[in-house]
Amino acid sequence: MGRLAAVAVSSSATADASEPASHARPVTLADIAREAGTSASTASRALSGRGYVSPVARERLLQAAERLGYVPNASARTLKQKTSRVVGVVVSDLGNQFYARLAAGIEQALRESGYQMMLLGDNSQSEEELAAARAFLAMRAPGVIMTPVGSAATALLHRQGVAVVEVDRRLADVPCDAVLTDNERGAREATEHLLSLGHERIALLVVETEWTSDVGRLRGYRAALGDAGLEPDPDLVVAVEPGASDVDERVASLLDRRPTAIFAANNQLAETAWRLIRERGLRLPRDISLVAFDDLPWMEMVDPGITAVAQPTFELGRRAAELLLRRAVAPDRPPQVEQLEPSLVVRGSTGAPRAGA
Amino acid sequence: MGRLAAVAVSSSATADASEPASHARPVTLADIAREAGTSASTASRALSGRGYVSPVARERLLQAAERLGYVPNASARTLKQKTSRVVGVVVSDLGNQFYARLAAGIEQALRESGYQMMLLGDNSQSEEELAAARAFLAMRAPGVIMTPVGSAATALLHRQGVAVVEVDRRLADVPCDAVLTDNERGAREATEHLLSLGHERIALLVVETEWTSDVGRLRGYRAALGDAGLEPDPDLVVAVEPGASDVDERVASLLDRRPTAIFAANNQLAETAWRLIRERGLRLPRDISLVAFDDLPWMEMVDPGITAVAQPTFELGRRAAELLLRRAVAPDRPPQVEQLEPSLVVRGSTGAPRAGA
DNA sequence: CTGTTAGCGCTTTCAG
DNA sequence: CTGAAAGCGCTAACAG
Repeated sequence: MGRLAAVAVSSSATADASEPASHARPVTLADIAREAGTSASTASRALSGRGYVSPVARERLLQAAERLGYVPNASARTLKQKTSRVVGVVVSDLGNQFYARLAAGIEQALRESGYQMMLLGDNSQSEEELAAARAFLAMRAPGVIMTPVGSAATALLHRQGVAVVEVDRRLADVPCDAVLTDNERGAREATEHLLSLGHERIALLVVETEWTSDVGRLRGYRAALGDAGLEPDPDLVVAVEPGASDVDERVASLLDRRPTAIFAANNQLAETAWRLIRERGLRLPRDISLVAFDDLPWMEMVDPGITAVAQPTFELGRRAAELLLRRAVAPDRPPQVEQLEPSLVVRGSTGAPRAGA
Repeated sequence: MGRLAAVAVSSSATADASEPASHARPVTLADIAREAGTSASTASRALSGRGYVSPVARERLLQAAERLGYVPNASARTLKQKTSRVVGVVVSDLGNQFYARLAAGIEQALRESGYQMMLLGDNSQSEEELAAARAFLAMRAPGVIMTPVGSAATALLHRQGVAVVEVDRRLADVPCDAVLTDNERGAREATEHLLSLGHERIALLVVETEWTSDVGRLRGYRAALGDAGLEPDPDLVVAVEPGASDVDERVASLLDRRPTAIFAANNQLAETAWRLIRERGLRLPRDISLVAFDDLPWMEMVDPGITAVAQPTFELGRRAAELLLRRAVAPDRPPQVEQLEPSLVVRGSTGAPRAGA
């Protein structure tokens, strides 16, 4: 970013006609009950809409609440009811647009049902993921949705009776709902696309993990090669650790091995590959072809565009939220795994291998 | 003791993983107090670290807590203390990388001080912003950071005594802290850059608003033109409403007016302009130059790269959080506005106007 | 150093 | 239909 010369412009605001109604004790149910001449219980019933209240009392109460600017104390309610309306969501990387979109989908579905989302990032660190789980436990979240990184967090939540839905990856060793992309099929289609163009030296860039997303993508890649009668070349498969710092070197050395095409199993790896390809002055798709798993806006903006396996990301989020909400109603239903279908978007980054290659 | 704990932990780890230790009433302070043979108050002191506790009692308590897997009930604590550790953050668009990065900066600073962030998006809708404010009020957030859209939310929060910090834009009509980019200067530099290349028909794409960010950018643009002895041409200034649906048409008709350069005052408008320029087959910078306010990853990836005014986005977030935390300590300090300096990143999208233009 | 006591604000029986 | 009463789990005086 820029060099930042901070300038403190201390502006003492003018005489505040807008004094914080300071120290004004927040309005409580008791206040509005008194104001309306009823008891707190009746006020509670009127405002929550549960239980009988005479129309006239209700009206009076609602008006009093409005007049005094009543804001219910969520902590008190949660304490009493032993559950809140805030669903926890933890994703691997808040800065990655894939997760942002996922969260947006979750948020929308949740909001429609009167829930809120609390979003936390864990930087793909199972330590941080666990901390997030604890935070959600502490606030008595009715459920948690996550892109899992380790199994401890899910296990903890599950043990405490909190419903968990895994999105994008299936990982927990306890039974829980999940919604996934059909990774194997997506990877298979991507690889077949490359094969059909005539490629044989197809490299795979994947995350070294037991996450089903990457396992599935690896499997799809292998399956496609196998079907084509090709033996996967171990030298052309690069598995990087999550959060590794040597990704650039690994990819660079992969490039040295001269594959004619690269299948990058996630948007981050695709970006790395793309950058290195550009830095080396290689031309897409003449010198090398590139396919990404997960379609992001930039892939359509660069020239040539990047061929990508598009996931229904927003929908993935929506489904996860819906699954969670449904589970709240039926805690004993057997765990359910939904799989959504990806689709291959062909752009300019893939073409036939060079004749001389 | 250490051994004992280890045993307990491992046994709980091997406990039937698939069985939610179901309906297991969550462990409370009273439970661990009983377990350690003390009172709840002592347990509270031991675990919170506030107040005197004999070393031996503390040790016993800590172990009991560990052994039972104690997770403090945040609602109870918040109810009692009348304030939580969760800071509210509301941004205009969760999907926009600018806000994502801002949030990341806030999150980091907050976390370092033991606070958590609750992130909400308002889609630039002051209605939604107000709802978010109410939610934060309900959860007794100790403070709220926002990219303001209307003034009602801030006013409400302020009235209830909740500290507010505005980021990216200064808007409230009540005194509150803010941290901003020096928009006028950034816009001025961008415009001067264009002028120095020889442009005279420089268009401005801006959001029709009273947000200081856009007001400042407009002012910087005008100032630069003025200094160059040019009269701003109203036909070349397009002000779109936030969330308007006719942005494309407006920009298209701007293009028809044949400016030799466009200064887009935010990343979204820059993207729109860029797309339309591309669709028309215009070439950057030969046919037209483009500068964006706010540098985003894609601007470096496309060809040619987009010249942009880079903001210290992450730092903006950090500062906002720090300001908020500082205010918690000194509620009566006069409101403070910090301004960070942007920097112009020159790339290929800007060049001299076509000779014949 | 520790326990007792008293709520925080809300919801929920349970009698009127 | 309504109110009284009893906590939810935690912490902050305040005496021991």
